[in-house]
Amino acid sequence: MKLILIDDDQLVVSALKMILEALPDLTVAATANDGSEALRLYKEHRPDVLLMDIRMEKTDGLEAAAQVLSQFPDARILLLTTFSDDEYIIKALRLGAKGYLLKQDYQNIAPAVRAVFSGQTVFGDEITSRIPELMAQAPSGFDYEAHGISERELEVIRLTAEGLSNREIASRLYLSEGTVRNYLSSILDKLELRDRTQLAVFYLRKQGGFL
Amino acid sequence: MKLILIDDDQLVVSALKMILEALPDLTVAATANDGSEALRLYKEHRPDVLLMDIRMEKTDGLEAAAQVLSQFPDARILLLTTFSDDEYIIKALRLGAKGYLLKQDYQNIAPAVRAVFSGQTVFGDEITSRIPELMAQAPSGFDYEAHGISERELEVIRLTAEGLSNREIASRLYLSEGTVRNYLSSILDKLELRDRTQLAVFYLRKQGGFL
DNA sequence: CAAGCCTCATGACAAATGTCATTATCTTCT
DNA sequence: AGAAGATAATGACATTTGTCATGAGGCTTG
Repeated sequence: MKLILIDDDQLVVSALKMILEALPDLTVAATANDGSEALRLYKEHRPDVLLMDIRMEKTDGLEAAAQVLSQFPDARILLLTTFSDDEYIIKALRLGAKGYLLKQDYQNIAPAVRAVFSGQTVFGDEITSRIPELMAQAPSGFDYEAHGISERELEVIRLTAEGLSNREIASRLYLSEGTVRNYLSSILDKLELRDRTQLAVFYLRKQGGFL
Repeated sequence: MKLILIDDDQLVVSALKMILEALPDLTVAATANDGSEALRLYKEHRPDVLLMDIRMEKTDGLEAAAQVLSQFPDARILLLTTFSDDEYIIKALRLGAKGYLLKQDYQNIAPAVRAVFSGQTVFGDEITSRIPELMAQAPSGFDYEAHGISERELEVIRLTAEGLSNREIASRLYLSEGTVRNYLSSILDKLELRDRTQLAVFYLRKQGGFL
């Protein structure tokens, strides 16, 4: 079973490599110290499992995982973390990472690698158990009212983030198209954005991208 | 502890009411048979916990929950389901529902209500355990190549979803602005979308809203 | 080699978008 | 009563965006 290891900390890489290569069925094909290497190495080695730290200096594990998955949707990626970084858990899940576990559990890493290889998804119990709270807290987070956004303006934002045109928004809210343009303009000004697309992106990111 | 019960099926409502009112500390303040009643009843009775079926004829439990939560963000809502409706689980989580469990577990309903009341979040084991797969299946899933989207086009999509203008995309990819416009036009045609904002929304929804 | 893609480019054009100035009504708070 | 703010509208304007026609060069595959 061919692996790639990526971790900021060369010590961790070495330690993991030693632990994993002690097992006859596991081979570490390559290692790196930053997520920016991930895609290149993946392309080159086509590993069975990619083991990667989630927090890294330049390109973090999530972004690297996104890059790899965009080209290899079936990539089996197991993300490691020192201590459960709440913010990352959900993103890792959504991304389609096949596993997420604590580095501390070093005795569990090899079994987890095998499980992921065989198609299973591995999320430590400490992690799955807190998903509900994390999910519930994540989506909110931006206080539009605090930024001087009025109720009506918020409606315009929501519809913009649905991909509607000014004309369509106007007709939905029974306004003139010009008025909608004015609202948009004022919103963009208040949120320091430049156009409706940036607004949609902004809103979806804050909201968590759904509904 | 004051409750409101909402379920499509009057039989279920009656049964639950009987079970719950048998307990001295629980009172069913009101019941209804459709989610459209939820907000009105909530306003009127201010229950400690709102128990609601997730699948209902007119207005489903999710939409009703969203309505209630938008006005009462601290509402404790426990959603019920007959059999784990995969698609609903994630939405319920994101919405901030405090609980989600199977009706079959009728012996667990009362304890769950008490747990939710005391501030806990209650998601049945069968549910939490499958969250990873659900999360992973939802976000990815769109095959751009199958829709005739080329590699270069995908890059344009990604940058568009960052909120960049044509000019900015052009400069990032070392292309002329016109070329970017052409790519955009072809992409919109292939994905049957109308403008860059719809494209950004589409992409973020498929990808899970980050990066 | 020819057909078919992907890449990249131009120019022209219509439509949508965002900005600005200005006006008006209504409510709320002081 | 007056100030402030939200709501709604208009017209004018420059810019951006999306479409279309057209063409060139490159790579791959039958």
